[in-house]
Amino acid sequence: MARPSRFDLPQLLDAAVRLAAESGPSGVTMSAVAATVGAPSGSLYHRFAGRSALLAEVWLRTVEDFQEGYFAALESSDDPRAGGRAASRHVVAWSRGHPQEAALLLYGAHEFGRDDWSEEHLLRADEGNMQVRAAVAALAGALGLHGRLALERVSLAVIDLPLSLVRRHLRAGEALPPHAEELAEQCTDALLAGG
Amino acid sequence: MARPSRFDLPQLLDAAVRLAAESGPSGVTMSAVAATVGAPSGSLYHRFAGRSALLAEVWLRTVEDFQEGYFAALESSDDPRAGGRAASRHVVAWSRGHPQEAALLLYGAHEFGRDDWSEEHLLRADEGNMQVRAAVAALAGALGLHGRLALERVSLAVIDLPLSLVRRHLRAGEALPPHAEELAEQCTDALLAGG
DNA sequence: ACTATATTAGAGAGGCATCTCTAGAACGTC
DNA sequence: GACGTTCTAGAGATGCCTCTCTAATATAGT
Repeated sequence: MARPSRFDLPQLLDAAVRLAAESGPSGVTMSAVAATVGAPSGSLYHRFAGRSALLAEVWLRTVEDFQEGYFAALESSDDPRAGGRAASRHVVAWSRGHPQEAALLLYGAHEFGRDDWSEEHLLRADEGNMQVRAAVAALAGALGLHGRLALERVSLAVIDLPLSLVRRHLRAGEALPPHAEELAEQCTDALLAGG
Repeated sequence: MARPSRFDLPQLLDAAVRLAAESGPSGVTMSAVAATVGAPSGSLYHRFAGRSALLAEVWLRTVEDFQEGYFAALESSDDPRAGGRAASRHVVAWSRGHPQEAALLLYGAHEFGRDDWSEEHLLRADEGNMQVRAAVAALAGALGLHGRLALERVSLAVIDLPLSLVRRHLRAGEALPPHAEELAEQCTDALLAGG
């Protein structure tokens, strides 16, 4: 009942990911995305309300793809400490498998124009954040750790630390070294060990 | 022998820092800096070769100010592990004392237009990086740790981990909690402990 | 006072990006 | 095969930013 689209949504978002990985969020302009896929700017504005909407979609699609595997890893074992290790390893392994998407994650929602997002997009983002917070809190509880300080330590161990490892290499323009997963797992374990 | 300047360099860089902390590096436009201090754009271009030069100066001044105290902390004790703890604590304490500059550090040289910097600015940046690398390598040696993996673990412990802690809070728009220094020190120590 | 010099002062050209608007093309359906 | 819908297509208005250029101005030294 309608004309078929030459430029579908995933294709446009893929182009945006590539641009973001290469030149950062500021490189993701409507013109640049259009030029990458060979579409006129009108087609882009037909699909996205504006640049903010495009940025939000790229960011959310990437984060949600990442988080899917992350949660699975975190809950992959009955031993909470093993779950923490698996989660840490997943951060590195996923980044190795998706270097462009990982480069994107190292920025933040803020740099993807979060302040200009629609209510809908903000809701989607919040939902993911809440899930992460809940999962980490559950992990801390299972480890017998309580209090704000302990919670923060667990967050560092299973989120920020492995992300730091990825950042260190990607920001330097290198690929992740072969031992990165091992290192992340060991460091996470060291942080989860001491109370 | 010359007309006195109404707008001196530190004043302009301070304005740039404020803008970067508020809206990121992309918010540091020549017009914005000029408007902040009330200067016409001509005065800015008299002092800086262009926007890249301004960005480089802000970034380098901030990094160098940070590193000064960082090195002092790292070498503050004969016990290398105590030095590592002090360095970690310094990252957090300095960030608490200089929240705007810290927000700036959480971006990276790349986002401050490093690709467009002059040879001079690149040299200044490299010098700082080499010093850090050397200091961390010395710390690893003093701890009896050798090899790439160990070196990377030490880097994570004394650089990336405390920076992650700062990032976690500043990105969320919060101030650093009172216990942040303690937490950073403990986590760094935990990572330096296991071989 | 005069000169040399460093700086302010600001208008304006040129470029790039966002977004709007109108026209037309392709497809399923009746 | 005509119709309605969805999309492509791209020209153009608007705005911001970088950077240049020229003129004016204030100070120190002679």
